[in-house]
Amino acid sequence: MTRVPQTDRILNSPKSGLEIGLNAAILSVHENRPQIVVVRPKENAGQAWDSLPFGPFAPLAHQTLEIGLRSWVKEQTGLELGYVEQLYTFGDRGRHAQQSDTGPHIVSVGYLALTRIQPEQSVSGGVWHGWYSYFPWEDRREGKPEILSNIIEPRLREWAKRDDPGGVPIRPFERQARLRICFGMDDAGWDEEKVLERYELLHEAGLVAEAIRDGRGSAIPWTGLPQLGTPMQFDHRRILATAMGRLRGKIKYRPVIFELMPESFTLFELQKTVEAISGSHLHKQNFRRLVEHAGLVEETGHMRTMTGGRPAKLFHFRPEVLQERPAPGVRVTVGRA
Amino acid sequence: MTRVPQTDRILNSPKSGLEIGLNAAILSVHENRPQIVVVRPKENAGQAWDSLPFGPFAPLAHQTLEIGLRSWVKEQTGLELGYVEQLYTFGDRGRHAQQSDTGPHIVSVGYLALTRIQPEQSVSGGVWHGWYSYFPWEDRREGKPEILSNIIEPRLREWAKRDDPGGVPIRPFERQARLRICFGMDDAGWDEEKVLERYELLHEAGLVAEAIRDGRGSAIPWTGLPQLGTPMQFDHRRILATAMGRLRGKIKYRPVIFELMPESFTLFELQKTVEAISGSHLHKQNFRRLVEHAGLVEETGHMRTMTGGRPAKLFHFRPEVLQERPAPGVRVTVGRA
DNA sequence: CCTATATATGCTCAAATTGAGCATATATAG
DNA sequence: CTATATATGCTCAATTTGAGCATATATAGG
Repeated sequence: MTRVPQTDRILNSPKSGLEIGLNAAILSVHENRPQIVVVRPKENAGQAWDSLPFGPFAPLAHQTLEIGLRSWVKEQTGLELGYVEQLYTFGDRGRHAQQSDTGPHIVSVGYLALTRIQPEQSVSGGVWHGWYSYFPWEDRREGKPEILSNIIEPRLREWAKRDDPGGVPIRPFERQARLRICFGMDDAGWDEEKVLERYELLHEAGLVAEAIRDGRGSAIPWTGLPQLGTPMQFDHRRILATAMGRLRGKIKYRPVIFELMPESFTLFELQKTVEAISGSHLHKQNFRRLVEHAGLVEETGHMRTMTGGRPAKLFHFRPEVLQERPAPGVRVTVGRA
Repeated sequence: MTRVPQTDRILNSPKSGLEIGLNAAILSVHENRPQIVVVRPKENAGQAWDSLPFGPFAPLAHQTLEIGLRSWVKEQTGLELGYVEQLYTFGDRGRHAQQSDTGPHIVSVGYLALTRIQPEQSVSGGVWHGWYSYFPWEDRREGKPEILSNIIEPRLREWAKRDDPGGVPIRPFERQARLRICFGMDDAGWDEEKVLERYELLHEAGLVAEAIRDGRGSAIPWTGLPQLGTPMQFDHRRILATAMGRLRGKIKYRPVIFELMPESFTLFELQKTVEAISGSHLHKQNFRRLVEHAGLVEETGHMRTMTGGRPAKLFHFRPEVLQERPAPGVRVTVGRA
């Protein structure tokens, strides 16, 4: 198989009318930081934004969509994916500014993949990059991030108040309600699963770089706006937001968190991983009670020393739980309203 | 716009390589029976199975996938859809027995649509049909259906025990575990959301008619097997199963149930609708407590007489709840393990 | 050795939620 | 007037959740 330069491959393909792009958000957690695999553009490329590993679906070569995805990822990054889950199929025309109206129409299917990180195993063609650098407002482990209070919230209030210049008048109450729901403003409470809703609202308000690229964000000419998170190629930041939202929800009722853990681990390590994903802080004792009581884990009989304190028991995932309960997951309740 | 005969349209399209089919599971509840819109095949058609309304995505005509779906549904059934949600994108080669290897490859995107039934408004080109006739094992409102105890379970046990003739040896414990998880056998508890998992297991065991069509179900030559639910064209029963599973889950944390209710309704009518969807029986007093306490509804001030008993207060949905709670839904706990 | 400081782990307790059912109210049908 | 629906208010025990106290056992540094 030959390596196909991804971006050019799609953009320059013949005007066949329809093409299905397969996109992978490959997630891992390393030292309490969620990481994803991104493909960095070549130095001389015009648009210097990161993208997710992706490639077109080839019906003749790929038995299923998922197989196609795995083969692209293997080819582009060398990674053999384990857990893979389909997220959503995006098909909006005009989402890609780079996509001309005469070129092929691209429908993109997003996938979430989970893998244990192999810090040594080089990811050929891609690099691991911190998830929260794309969504800095999503990490509340150290409390509410300043970027929210200082930059995002004031501008969103402005956006909710002001009519679009030259556009149809907006309905302020509707927008205010959306701010409450998505960003928990006016003490409405933060729902950590609404990652996509928040990103799309920021896009609509013209606060992320992709909005300007897509010709949307010119309604209010923001001045002095710093970059809100690292932008990505195409709609890849949207796919990534979908992935994170889905994962944050899924760990609550499916034991997918263990796809990200080593064979054995301490309960605190497990907690730190859940916190990294959900972007919030959990009550330690209650977390242990929950996980142990739910029968999700089992002691290995060994201990981990060098924890910086009293040595901790090591645990491993107890797969039998899948047959015992209908919704086995880390049913953590992270500060809801 | 001209009506396009659906099936032929897709099967006879030029070998363009790739086509995206948009499929709609349009759901409603009428007199405590969940109904969906199906398109009945013409009398002289070879394969006389029902299908969902569907049509190919036309990038030039349709701005988005969802718009394409709406326009197909409007054209084929005359219905203007309200609530629409994407379900899943299916792309397995060989799922369609009718699909030759040289024809276009069809990737199908399934959608769930909810609508209040209009018994009078004729659905041109389609008919409303009871959902449970496709999945008779899913309705547990009158207790566990006989088809499960008498027909499905014994054959699944057989399937779990026996090696496929001429195939690789199976692992009985793995299959037994799946029976526990999917069908709640051996007192494992019924999870009403696993509609798709159950259908796919039945398909794998060769117990549904589509399995024979797809060339899968010949592992065990079942004798005296009655038809298990009405079969459907292509993978449409699978899409329908996905729709029902998604809806059964979603009503618990989003107020989508009100998409199926008239403007005002009694709490018992609401309960009956939830029961129709989830296929189970609920505790009346607790249901009322839940719905009222969650602030999902509000009294209209009017009463409904002719209920066959004491007149009931009428309620309507209280949309403000969307701004108050992160997960407003009918958080019913239907007999879990 | 002693102390400060981590983390680990057991346990308590009040508040909230859930599951089940009793009791009473008010219609309609005969 | 009675049987029989459905409607609706209320109780009570069991369970789950949220928050925190208390103790155990490491390491680091004097």
